[in-house]
Amino acid sequence: MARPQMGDERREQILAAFEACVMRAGLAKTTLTDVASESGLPRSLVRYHIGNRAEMVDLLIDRMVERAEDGVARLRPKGRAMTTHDLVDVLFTNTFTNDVTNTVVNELWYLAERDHNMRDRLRAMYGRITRMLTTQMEKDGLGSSPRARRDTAYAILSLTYGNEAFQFLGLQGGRRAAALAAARTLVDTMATEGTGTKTKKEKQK
Amino acid sequence: MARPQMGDERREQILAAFEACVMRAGLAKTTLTDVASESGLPRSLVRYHIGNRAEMVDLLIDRMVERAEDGVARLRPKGRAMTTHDLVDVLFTNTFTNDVTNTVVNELWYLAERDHNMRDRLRAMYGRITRMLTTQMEKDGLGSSPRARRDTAYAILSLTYGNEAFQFLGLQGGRRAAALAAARTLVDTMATEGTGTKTKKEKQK
DNA sequence: TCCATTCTTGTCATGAGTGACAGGATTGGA
DNA sequence: TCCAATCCTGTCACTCATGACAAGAATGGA
Repeated sequence: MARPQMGDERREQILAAFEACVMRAGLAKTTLTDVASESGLPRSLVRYHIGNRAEMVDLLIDRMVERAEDGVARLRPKGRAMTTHDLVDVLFTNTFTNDVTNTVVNELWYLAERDHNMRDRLRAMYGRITRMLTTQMEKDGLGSSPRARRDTAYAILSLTYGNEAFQFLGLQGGRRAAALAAARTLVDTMATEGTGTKTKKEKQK
Repeated sequence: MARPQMGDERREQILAAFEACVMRAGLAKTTLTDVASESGLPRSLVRYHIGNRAEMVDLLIDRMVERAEDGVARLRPKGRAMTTHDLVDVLFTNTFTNDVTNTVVNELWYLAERDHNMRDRLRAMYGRITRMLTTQMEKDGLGSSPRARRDTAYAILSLTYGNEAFQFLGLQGGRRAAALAAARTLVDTMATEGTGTKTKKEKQK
């Protein structure tokens, strides 16, 4: 053919700039012009490589989701055999700890408010974490039934998410340790109770 | 003077329209023109009564916060004397249950991402709920220390918030009961352990 | 009746963001 | 050397949201 293809590099460069803009001003307020000047490229070149704004946003979202899922997948390897407690620890200390990913996932949640598709993607992502938890619990012989395990996993995940939100708010300094301790309590409770489903079942008002 | 003042009613009318628009499209995407046509008023009239866009947004935020705080304050009266369990129940079933308030508080959280002031306001709001919880716990003789109570209250609040988020996502159907049960477990655990601070203290890595 | 105050309408200029496109530059291969 | 694919630049028209303002209508009191 002819001239070597710069497309991929350029797209990468542009997406990186886009991300930086989103970090600074949020997705909704980031314009093509912003991205252009952030990346040092003329706007028309951005348009040439990335398409229109909607396409650019789509590309960024793919990138965001991919990165978030990578973060989740990377939970597994930890050298030695893993216990449920380990997994919970990792969930609290590593998962939602990166500022960039956090900001970005926040944008995703915001989009999900009015976008079914985004909602599905988030649901899939958190569903995967839940499954990771229940699998580990079962491996450790915790919980009297799949349902009990799912319930606890759900509670732990809620705890993680809420904690991260409040952590960001800076509520009462650092209370991450408190949330982590609570999560462990939940795991331990599940370990000691025989048929823990009873209380939950009779509660179904 | 002269002509009777319509200002307050008009402002109310406009703010209601604004809110409706925000529910539909989000705060960032709602324009003065949108609000005008939603309220049936000409745009110039909206501007006359409400000022510029920034002022309109400020007014709406005041309204949002006020409403959310009202919701919190209304937790107290429940007829008979209240227990910690009652309070937790109410937190899960009433507080974050209204769609409008929810959407609106979500917008607030989104703003908080890049607005210190909004962050402060949210922190104050959730701080108030935390205090409500710890006070009730103390009244019920729960927990070995103020710190233990604060920790548990923080965990419960995180649980509530995370649960609400996932509830919205529709993760695995309704798991609210599971989160509620977990919150109760946390309260009960606090009730049975003597000096429950030990585990948390030695955990401070 | 007159008037000051308040409300209401319509219109304009401005700026930002976007999509589209014509035409030029670069580069590897035929 | 020529060609075709790819990359790059600059510019234009269009839409939309905003802020500003001039001019008119309503209304209760002096």
